Amino acid sequence: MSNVDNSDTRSRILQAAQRLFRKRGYHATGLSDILEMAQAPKGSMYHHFPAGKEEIGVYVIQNITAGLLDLFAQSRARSTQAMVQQVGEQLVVVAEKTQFEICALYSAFVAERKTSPLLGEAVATAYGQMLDALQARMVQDGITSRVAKEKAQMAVALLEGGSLLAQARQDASLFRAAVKQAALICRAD
Amino acid sequence: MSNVDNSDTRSRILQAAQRLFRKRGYHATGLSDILEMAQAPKGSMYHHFPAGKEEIGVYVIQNITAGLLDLFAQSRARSTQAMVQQVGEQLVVVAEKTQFEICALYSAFVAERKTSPLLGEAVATAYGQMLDALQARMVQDGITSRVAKEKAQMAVALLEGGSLLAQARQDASLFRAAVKQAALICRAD
DNA sequence: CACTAGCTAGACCAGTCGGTCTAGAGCAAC
DNA sequence: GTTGCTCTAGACCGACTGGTCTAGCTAGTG
Repeated sequence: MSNVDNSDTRSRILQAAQRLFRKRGYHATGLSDILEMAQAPKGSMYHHFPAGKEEIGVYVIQNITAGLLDLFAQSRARSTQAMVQQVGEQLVVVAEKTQFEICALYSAFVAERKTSPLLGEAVATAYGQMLDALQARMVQDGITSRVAKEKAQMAVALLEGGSLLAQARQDASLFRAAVKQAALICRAD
Repeated sequence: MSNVDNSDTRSRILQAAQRLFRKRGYHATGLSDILEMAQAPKGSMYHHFPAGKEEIGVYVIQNITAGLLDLFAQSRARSTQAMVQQVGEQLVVVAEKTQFEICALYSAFVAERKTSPLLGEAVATAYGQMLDALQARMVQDGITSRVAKEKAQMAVALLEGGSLLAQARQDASLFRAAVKQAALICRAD
């Protein structure tokens, strides 16, 4: 077709944006910050993302979701509880390694709903996918659909909040405890 | 001493900033937005808040905390569980009324830690005060200090996350369920 | 070779950002 | 009166924002 590194620049930009958005927030991150980290000029960015920053934001949100759903899918855990515990622990380790640069889920984008309908839609969809995935897994454990839905909601809320709290107080144990509690909520009882 | 409405402008600015910060986020809110809502000129703002936007942010965070601690203090509930349920329900009602303009706690400011040490410090302190207050109340219920601390952390995480999730999906029932679950966690068992 | 398409490169733009500065209104003390 | 302090008022500033545009490099194709 064309160039060697066809989508290399594109993915570098996406990766940089993902890190920076989650670290500082969407609005606090300038295009120049992203381009500097990605070592790319502005022209490339607007070639790959004609709709600009907003489009990058949407792709970042979708990327985060895809990554999490992948972790779920790859897990060989026998129960939802074990799966949440296992995947959660991976997130905790990443959070520790990056000195809490990273929010667990989508907190960095929730407020943008008021500024950008596109981002708001993307975040709502992303949460929905997470909730559905957890619910479906719990139904496999024999939990009724209704109860599974409630449990999924509480688990996601706990993970998001725990990650935020840990980030604010620079204390990984807060996130780890939230993971454990979220897993506990997901057990069949 | 001097003028009639000594601190009126000041409190108008604080109130406007509080609403806008929680609605759109700290960085997404411009000084001009705040001043327009507060009906105040820039000169007044920099008279009352010489250190500018950052100072306003700190005061807003402290103001949110003071409000929540007040709600706790005013509650006549017999147990921490009942108290959390009661205060939480008030927050849910506010969230519904304002169409989720408002995050429950401090999520709008957590990311600013990377940008501003002052705001980061203020947020960490604010969470700390909330945790301490809940923990102390639970100790009154006869829960051991260590367990109370853990429970407080989970409750706060759940409230923050539930509020965020509800905001993102425009569904108050998510927040309400989180409140119930948080209250449940706080019961003596 | 010429031609085309994909992509890079960055100058450039209008608009907005947070912040500074000076002028003066309003009131109290003398 | 006049002086002095608090506070209002908004013009103004340099820096930076996201976004546009044109030029050119590179590689694949005939």
